[in-house]
Amino acid sequence: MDQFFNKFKQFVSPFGFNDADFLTLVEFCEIVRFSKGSEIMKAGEKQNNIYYITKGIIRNFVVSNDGDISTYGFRMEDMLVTGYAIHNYKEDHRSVVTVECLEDCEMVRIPFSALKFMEENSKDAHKVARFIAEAHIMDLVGFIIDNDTKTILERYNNLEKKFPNIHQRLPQHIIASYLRTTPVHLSRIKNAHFAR
Amino acid sequence: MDQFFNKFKQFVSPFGFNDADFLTLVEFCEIVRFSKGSEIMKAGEKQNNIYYITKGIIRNFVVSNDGDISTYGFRMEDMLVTGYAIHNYKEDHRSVVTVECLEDCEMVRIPFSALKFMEENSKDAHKVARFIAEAHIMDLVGFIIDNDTKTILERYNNLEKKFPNIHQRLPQHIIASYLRTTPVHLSRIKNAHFAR
DNA sequence: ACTAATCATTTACATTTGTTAACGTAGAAT
DNA sequence: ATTCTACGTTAACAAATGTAAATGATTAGT
Repeated sequence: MDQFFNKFKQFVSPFGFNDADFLTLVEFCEIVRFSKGSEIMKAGEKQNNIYYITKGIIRNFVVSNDGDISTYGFRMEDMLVTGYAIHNYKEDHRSVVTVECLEDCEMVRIPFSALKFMEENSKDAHKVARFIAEAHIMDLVGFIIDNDTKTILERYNNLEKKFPNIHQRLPQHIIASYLRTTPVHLSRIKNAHFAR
Repeated sequence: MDQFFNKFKQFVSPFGFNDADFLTLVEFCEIVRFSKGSEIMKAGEKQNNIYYITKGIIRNFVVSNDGDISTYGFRMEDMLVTGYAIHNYKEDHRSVVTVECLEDCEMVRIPFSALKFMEENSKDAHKVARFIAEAHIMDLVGFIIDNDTKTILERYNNLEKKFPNIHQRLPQHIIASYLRTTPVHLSRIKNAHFAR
């Protein structure tokens, strides 16, 4: 919880969120643990919480018509897990993706009731939420643009910037899924690269 | 400007934006026109405005290393054009995409100064901005998921839902670019479909 | 130490998608 | 009316990517 306090405060304090507000929020939170492989949110299911990761790594994925799994996001230490269910303009808090733990994880559980309470009792809640949302937009746009303008190898190499040590922590076939290709093809690409 | 007033109010009023606030905002705005083919925002260039489209259609696109153009968004009547430059958590308001008019367009120009003024003088500005941002997130996530889980033909057919009459308004090769394929392949796909 | 499971890699082959060029049409410009 | 241009389609071919199966390595479990 200390980690949560320090890191999260670091993130939101530039936007006006103060210690008192933060302490109010923390009252609602609890530390929870999930083991590797567990799916903590499922696409289409109603959610009551978001999470702040203190330890571990998760992925967001969706399943296509023909059963293929498509990973399009990772989250690790000091990132938020929302499952995109946290959108306030609609009442229906259903996750649009499935969230799977890829390691044993430790998280701070932040219930929606806490967020709602903050919105009603802190003048800066919407401001903070806005900045989180806008940062998220930049993230998504960056993801889309990278997919369109960069090669698989470039994206493979850039992964490390966004997710430090990811190559040590995750198997290739999951990374391949994030890069929109197969493990076989990814292996070929890396090989062709080193052959030069 | 009436159209702007009515439609935009319709969008933001559920979030608490009131007529007085809106009238304040409108003071800063002007109606502007762009002819077909003009690029009203360029990737990497600093922006001073966002726009609300009252007439016409635009696309967002990026250019990859090898010069390929990748369209990943359209905007038409009663939608906002931001070029993703409107992110307040960074001071540097550079568009990350190029915005090109695909028809002669009429827009309401909303300067950043107006948004800043609203943030300082309306208690609901951040709230409205938050909801706009979150709606945008859902839009982007939907785009990513559709690209991963639906076929080109499905996406081709679904386009009409998001962008009414788009097939009458835009040439196939631009739609193909949005669907992440070539006009040649799109033509093949449609043909294979009708052959059944 | 042994077994089973997971995984990355490689090969051969199939399929999908892109590329180039040709053709025909429709509309705009002159 | 004629020419020019932009566009959609088709065909032939090339390149990229997926699929299936085999192999070897590593790790976890017993």
